[in-house]
This record gives sequence, C-alpha cells and structure tokens, in this order.
Amino acid sequence: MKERLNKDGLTEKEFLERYKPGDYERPSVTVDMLLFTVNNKPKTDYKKLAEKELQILLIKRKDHPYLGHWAIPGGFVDIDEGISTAVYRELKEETNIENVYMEQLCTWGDDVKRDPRMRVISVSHMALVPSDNLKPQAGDDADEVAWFSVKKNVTKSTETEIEYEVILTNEEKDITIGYKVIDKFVKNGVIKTIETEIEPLLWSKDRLAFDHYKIINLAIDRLRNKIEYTPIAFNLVPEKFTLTQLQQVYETILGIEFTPTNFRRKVSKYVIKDDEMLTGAGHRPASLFRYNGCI
Amino acid sequence: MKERLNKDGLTEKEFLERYKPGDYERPSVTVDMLLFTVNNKPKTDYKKLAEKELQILLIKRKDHPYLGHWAIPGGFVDIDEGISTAVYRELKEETNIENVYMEQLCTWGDDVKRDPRMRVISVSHMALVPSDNLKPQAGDDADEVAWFSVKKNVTKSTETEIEYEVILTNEEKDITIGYKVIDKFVKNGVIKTIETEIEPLLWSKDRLAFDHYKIINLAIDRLRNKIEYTPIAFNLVPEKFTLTQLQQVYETILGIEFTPTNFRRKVSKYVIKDDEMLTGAGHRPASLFRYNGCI
DNA sequence: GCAATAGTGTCTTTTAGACATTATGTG
DNA sequence: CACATAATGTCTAAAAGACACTATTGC
Repeated sequence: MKERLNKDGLTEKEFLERYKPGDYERPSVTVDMLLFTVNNKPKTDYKKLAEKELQILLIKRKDHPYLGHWAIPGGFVDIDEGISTAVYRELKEETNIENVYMEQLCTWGDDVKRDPRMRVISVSHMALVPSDNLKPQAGDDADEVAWFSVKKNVTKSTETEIEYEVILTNEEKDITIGYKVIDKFVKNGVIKTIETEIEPLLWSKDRLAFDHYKIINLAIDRLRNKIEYTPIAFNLVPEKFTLTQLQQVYETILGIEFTPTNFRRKVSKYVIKDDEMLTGAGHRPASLFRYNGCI
Repeated sequence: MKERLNKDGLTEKEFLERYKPGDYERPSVTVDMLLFTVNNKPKTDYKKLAEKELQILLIKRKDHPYLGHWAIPGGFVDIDEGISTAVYRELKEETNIENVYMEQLCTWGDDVKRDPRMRVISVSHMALVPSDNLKPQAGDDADEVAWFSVKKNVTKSTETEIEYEVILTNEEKDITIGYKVIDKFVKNGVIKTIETEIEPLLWSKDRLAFDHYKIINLAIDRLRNKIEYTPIAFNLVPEKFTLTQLQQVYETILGIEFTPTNFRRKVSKYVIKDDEMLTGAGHRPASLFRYNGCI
C-alpha cells in the first residue's frame, strides 16, 4: 500500500518526527472524585434498625485559594498518566481506599475562571463504597478529611421550576453547608431545557470551595437517576447484605419509602440467597443475599 | 471577618498575585462532537413513507496523523474559551450549523498515546439535529464533510458477552467502515462490570481516525439509552412533526418496531396537537404535533 | 410475652403489548 | 376504487402498588 503524503510531501512517520507541539497555553487538567457511601447512623434502640444516611467525603483545604473551605478531593493529571489512573491514585493518596466502583460524571470547563490561579478543566468522577471498613485519612493537600451527610429535598415546586435545598452536615465538627438549587424549565426554541441555578442559603456560614457545590448537586441527581435503572446500588452494600439493608440504600438515596413486599419483588431478579443469616439484631434474623451479576 | 493566612503568612489576594503556575507539561484539550440526525432515505413508492436512517457527520482528515481517514469533527479548546463555547464554535466552523441540542458524552484521556503527536484529552459531545435544513460544509481541517449512516446490530449473544457490528456507510462515496464490538460481562470482585472490546471487521478496508470508533460506539449506546427515559428524540424531528415521524425516529435508533396504538399512548403525554395537517403524502393526511415541554 | 423486623400471599391498579376496525387522503 | 397510512377502541398480559398476615428473634 502506497504511503500517503500530506501537503508538505511528508509521510506520517516524517510528519510525527518533525512535529512540534505549538507553544500556545494549555489548561491544567484535574480529576475530582466524589466518594459516596450510605452509612448507619448510631442506633437509638437495641432492637430498632439503624437509620442510614448518604455521605460524601470532603477535605478541608489547607492553602489558598479557598483556604479552610471544604472541598471535593482531587488533583492534577500527570502528563503521562491516564485519567482513571489519576483518579485511583488520588483516591489512594487522600483516603487510602482502593478497588472501588467509579464512573465518570462530567467535565467542568465552561467557566475559565473557576480556579482563580489558572485555567483548570476538571474531570469529575463518582465513586461508591460500602460503609464497612472505611478509614479515610488526610493526605498532603488537606488538613482534615471528613464524611458529610448529604440531603437534597424539594422545598418548592411549580409548573416552571423546582426548588431544592442541598444540605451537607458533619455533626461531630458541627458544620452545616447549605445551598439552594433551582431547576428552571426554560423554553429553548421548541424544546424546553433545564437550567440550574445554585446559590448558598442565607443562614449557611460555610461554603464549599470552587464550584464544587455544582458538582455535588449533579452527582446527587446522577446517583438518584442511575439507581433506578442500573444495579449501581450493589456498590453501596457489603458483598453479603440483607434485603432490608439494600432497601434502606434505595430509600436513603431516593428519599422515598418502599413497601417491603414490592421492593423484594423488584430486586429479586438481581440477588441470590446466601446460606448465612444475620443474627443478633434484636429481632428475627435476616437471610443474607448477594448480587447475582445481572445488568 | 479576619482574613485567613496560609502557611507562608499570605492572604488569598497576596497568594494569587504571587502565584506562578508550575512549569510542568500540560495536556492539550480538545472537543469532539458527534452530530447525529435521522434522515429520510429516498422514496421508493409515491405513497409509501420514506425509510429513515441514523446518520453521523464525519470529516475526512487532510493532514497527518490519520491523513485521509474519516474522523469525528472537533478541535482544540482555547485557553480562555469555555468547553461548550469551543464545541459550538467548532460546529459552526466545520458544518455551519448553530442552535442545536448538545450534551457532554465522555472525556477520553486514559490512553496517553491516543494522539501520536502529543498528550491529548478530548471531551466528546453529542449533538442532535432534525434532518431538514442541513447543509454541512467542509472547514479548514477537512477535505470533505459527509453524512454516514450508522447501524449497530447484535451478531451474537451469550450469557457472558454480546457481540455487535457497527457499520458506517456512505453510499454516494461508496465507503463502508465496520467494527466488531464485544461487551463482556466481567466479574470484578462481587460486582460484574462491562468491558468493551472493539476491533475493525476483517473485510473493512477503511478505518476511523484515532479512537473515534470507541466514541461513536459509546454515543450510539448513550443515544439508545437516553431515548428511553428522556424526551431527547424531539431534537431529531422538526418543530412540527407527525406521530409516525416520531415513531420512525424511535424505531430507527432502537432498531425495533412499535405498534402505532401503543406508541401513540406512550408519547401522548409529551405532545400537543397542532392545527395543521401534513397533506400530499399519497394517503390519509396526518395531524402535526409539537413537543409540549414536559420532562 | 412484647417489640421489632423478616418474609409471604393476594388483591387492586397501572402500564404495556396485541390486534381489530374505521377513516381519509392520492393516483 | 385500490392502496397506504392515520387514528381509535378494546382485549389481554405484565408490572407496580397496597396491605393483611405469619414467622422468628432478643430481651
């Protein structure tokens, strides 16, 4: 096969040998990871089940910009490092967690001043872990690492817009970070599209760093959406789980309650019963189940 | 409120004034756009409806690397240009199309050698346009611009994997580009994940540039997925459309057929009847409908 | 025995699929 | 009038929701 030449009469090999990347300025590329888990709240009664809450791991920034603000963990992508590799490396460095489910969320780069230092494009990822065996530890870029409970509730709903409150809380440290989210249905020619506006709640003293409140808001929506039509929830329970535990994960994320019978029917296609039982809970023991791998 | 100082005793303002971006190498960031439409094939019978096909716009590269190969249009993101702005700019430059529905697909950057010239991270986007009033025109980076019909069909299906053929064809230019896709269900600890392998079909002489075959494959999946639970399909029909036209869009993308009654019931929540009718089609005229904007 | 959760059976409602039938234009 | 599509009515099957009821544990 005859090698094709370009307009300068060069073969591909010659072209690449002589290729000099332009000296135009390039953006920095970072990865962000939103690590979610569904955690048990402390038991209030020996025989009652623990309530669950959706939690996200945040770090406290120890340098400018946004010094002292809480932020999503992340870091720069090396020039010779794949994006996923960078995310797993950062996750390991900042939280000592490995082997988790992770998916790409969105790439943020419309606002060229989202980082006041320089142009930064950030590829955000969502990771899901079961709440057992979690020992996050602070890394280089952070004073502290902490789990924050995440709540997103509808506060107003009209024909043209829905208003939510997104509240992040860490009770131990007595921190509450709140944002108001308004999803507006905007006529965009023929098609209506959703435009999201986010601003801090008036009473909320604390703020998240950068545009991280937008990323968290998107992640919650994505999580709620994907749990409905994918088996993503199995990443939030241990290998062996009771159906009630699984139900609590769904209820916690979606903010609704299921009838046990109907929930069991719904997930029955995706689970297989294990031999073991979960005893010692102050009431009838529950069978343990495992995900059967169906999609 | 007392201004916080960092470890060097600097305020945020001082920090930013003195901040020098590191001289580490940065990746180039590009945007790719997969422009899809559902087009009418030529009529074979005056009274029969035109068959439809999913089409994607490709450009023929006129320089190395991949000189002469067909590729997804795209280009570099300027240092002071938002990502969406860059996509709309490129779309306008390369195809003269504006005001289209667009969404981010995925960011490609795991393979650091996906572009042989340098490290390139590419943010791919999917745009949808109705097939009327489309006059793409070649821009600077391309010899030619052409629509290719896109087909993705299951060729084999077992418990552990599904095999597809993705075929891109342009009849006018007599080009057929074919890939074999295998989605494997891989045990990943407890959870099974899907791993996708793609390779050119043996008989396929032509190839797509870079890793663009992977991007197109993902876009088809995303489109098929999202058409099921979002009103995305209305971006592929004109402002006023008949229900059969809408049905054909669904059938073309999903590769299945609907019963008219059931399809009408399914979309009835999302359309409003217009006063106008579509006449002159060789059979009973059809009412025109419009999208009502519900989500 | 009591409280709390585990687990099953079944009725109802809603949604989705199949298919027959009538309507209305063009050539 | 023939043909092809438009549009509606209705029967059936499947999925989702509601709820009553029994089972089993720790204390």
